[in-house]
Amino acid sequence: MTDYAALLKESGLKATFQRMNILDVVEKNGHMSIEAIYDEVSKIHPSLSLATIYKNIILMVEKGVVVEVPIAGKKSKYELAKTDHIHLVCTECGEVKDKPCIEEADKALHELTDKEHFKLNTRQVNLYGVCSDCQEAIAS
Amino acid sequence: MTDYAALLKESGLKATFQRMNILDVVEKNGHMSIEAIYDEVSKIHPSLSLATIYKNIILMVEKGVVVEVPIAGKKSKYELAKTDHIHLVCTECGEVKDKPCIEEADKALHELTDKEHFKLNTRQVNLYGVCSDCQEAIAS
DNA sequence: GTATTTGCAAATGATTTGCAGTGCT
DNA sequence: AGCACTGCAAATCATTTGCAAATAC
Repeated sequence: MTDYAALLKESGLKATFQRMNILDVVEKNGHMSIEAIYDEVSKIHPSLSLATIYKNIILMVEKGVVVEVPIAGKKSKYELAKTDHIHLVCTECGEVKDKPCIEEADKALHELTDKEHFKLNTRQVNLYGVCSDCQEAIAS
Repeated sequence: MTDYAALLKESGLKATFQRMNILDVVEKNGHMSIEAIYDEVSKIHPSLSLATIYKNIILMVEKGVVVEVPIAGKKSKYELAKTDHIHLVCTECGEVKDKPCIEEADKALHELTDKEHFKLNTRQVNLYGVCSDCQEAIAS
């Protein structure tokens, strides 16, 4: 459980009830679309407006508190900023699962960008497929 | 230079002038947003409507002729379907450059998905950073 | 106390849809 | 000829904006 108030202040943002709630549901759920955040936060804070979610997500992405995870064929999801990792995206149920990065693969990617004189900032690895739960569901 | 007419027919789509033009500009430019495709195709075929681009891109993505490349902070781009590869995305100029996949990295990814019983379909590796041209431009 | 932030409603922008006419095969 | 495809305009949906009231610090 993160100290959201401190996290926000470090980033130069005021620690409002709304923002802490957004961070809270995003952390609990892992990866969420704007709409999903809105639905979830509305349960706790029904008067919160969609516009506020948009404004804050944009702001928090700029400040690096939150990261956008763009996904083919769907709207982007957002997650708390943390060390790079791999996303397993299930194309059946839409779930996104985190997996730690792979050492050798990372090294190889760095070699590639070094050779290109490309100043690497963020990596984004999405693996699309069908998760084990959905495979079972389809088989039955 | 690909035989677009054949490619379309194999996928069960009629080989219209519009579709061949779309495939042509996408192949020539590598990665394009819907708007960019529209602008480019309009030069050759001015009466072509934006709606037609949308309909066709959606259709061709479904049929696997074209692939969506979602990019953080921007609208998706589209490219011709080809063997998996790595995208170097320049966050300054927006250019996307293709690089071949890395053998060891791929193997490691497959091991990961096997262990998870995740049926891997498509890989998508985007590396965000600043390309060498933009680094020079910034330095000067 | 002051600068930010919020919530609403309205504006804009992007994407989709319906349908009459056209063009592939 | 027959069905798929196009182009237009209208409909829908997503996102952004402006501004007065509320809130954090």
